[in-house]
Amino acid sequence: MRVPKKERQQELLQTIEQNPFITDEALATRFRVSIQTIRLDRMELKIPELRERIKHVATERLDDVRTLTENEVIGDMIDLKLDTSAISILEILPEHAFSRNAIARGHILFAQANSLAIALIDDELALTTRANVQFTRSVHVGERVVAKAFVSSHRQDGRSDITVESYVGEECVFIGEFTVYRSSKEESK
Amino acid sequence: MRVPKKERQQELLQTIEQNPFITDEALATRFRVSIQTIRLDRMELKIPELRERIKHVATERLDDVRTLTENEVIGDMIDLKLDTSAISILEILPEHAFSRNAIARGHILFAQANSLAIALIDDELALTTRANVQFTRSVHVGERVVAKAFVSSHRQDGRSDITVESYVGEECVFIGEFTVYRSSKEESK
DNA sequence: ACCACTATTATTACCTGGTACTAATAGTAG
DNA sequence: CTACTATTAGTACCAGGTAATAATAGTGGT
Repeated sequence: MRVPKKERQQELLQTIEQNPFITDEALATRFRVSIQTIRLDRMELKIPELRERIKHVATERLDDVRTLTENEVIGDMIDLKLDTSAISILEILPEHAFSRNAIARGHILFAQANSLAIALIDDELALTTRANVQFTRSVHVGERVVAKAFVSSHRQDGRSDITVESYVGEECVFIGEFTVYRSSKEESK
Repeated sequence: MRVPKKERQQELLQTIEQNPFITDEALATRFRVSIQTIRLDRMELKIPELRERIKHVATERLDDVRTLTENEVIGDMIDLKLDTSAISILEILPEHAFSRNAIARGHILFAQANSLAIALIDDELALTTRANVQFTRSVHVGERVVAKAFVSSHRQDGRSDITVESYVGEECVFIGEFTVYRSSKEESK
């Protein structure tokens, strides 16, 4: 035997996970076994065939993209009082973090806070013009970040100041002050 | 003729665009023509076959996710002098912007700047601890944002201050001051 | 040495969703 | 009636599989 069965199957799992686009034939040459062996392995491990894997990636990714880009809010908004306060929760996943130490990247926490601040404004258009943020504790993969946003002032000049505080449990991990420009309804008429 | 050719091809384009997972057979019954006609249409319109379309969606989406998550740097880094300065370019795509007005979301520009600032630090670990940013002009879909980062000071306490200025053409669209904590090499030994 | 058993490989028939090519047919305009 | 376009049909072939059956290699126990 080149490599024990169990070992090969473990590697097979990893290999396919990180490159779902690989064919049985390529896997066979890679592990120096026959195609049939690869297929038996896939059956045992319940790994679907190439085309199904690709299809899965295509549909899955469609959801994923929206979590970080197309969605109005990054994270799940669980409470919203327009022009007053809002709360969202974001679970930190491996792709949100540095692979070396599993610490969430700063801009992920910023994105959660910023999108929450924007969603809070009850206007046709809201744009961030300024932000002052502090990352008070590093957040790790698996932790759930609860962001709480509240409007601290509605200025006369069409801007609002919003404070966002993010917590993991009792601990504050992020504080941000955002100034948001709003295309106030009165103005636009 | 059920429906003129041109008309059918227009609908075909739309149909496939909003559901790339449809087979020629399904399209044939849908448009009440033969499979061959659908294939001629696809050839004329240069639409690839089902499997290629799915594959395309799968890899495209993969890239998108990485725009905000897995990549080390958001945007393309085109210049890097460690601990000194760095430049990256990011083209604003529809998914980076509000759909209503095609204006880039604030956290996208922040992410570009933040990741560039982190990449700039020549240390095992770098984490943003504070940021002060201004969005001086709104950026639209299709524009290319050039972010220029430079270290303004290496403090004794293991922190560095980095300034990032982002431009679209000659116009400054974003200014940010980041304070980054570095796990200095000397310290870790 | 022999048997049992597992792992591996080979072979064959069949499937989907196509490509590539050739040929026949229908409809329409000049 | 002819030329031309649009459509349909049919055949051979391909990738990347499923499913099932059988043969072979290697290993452990007694």
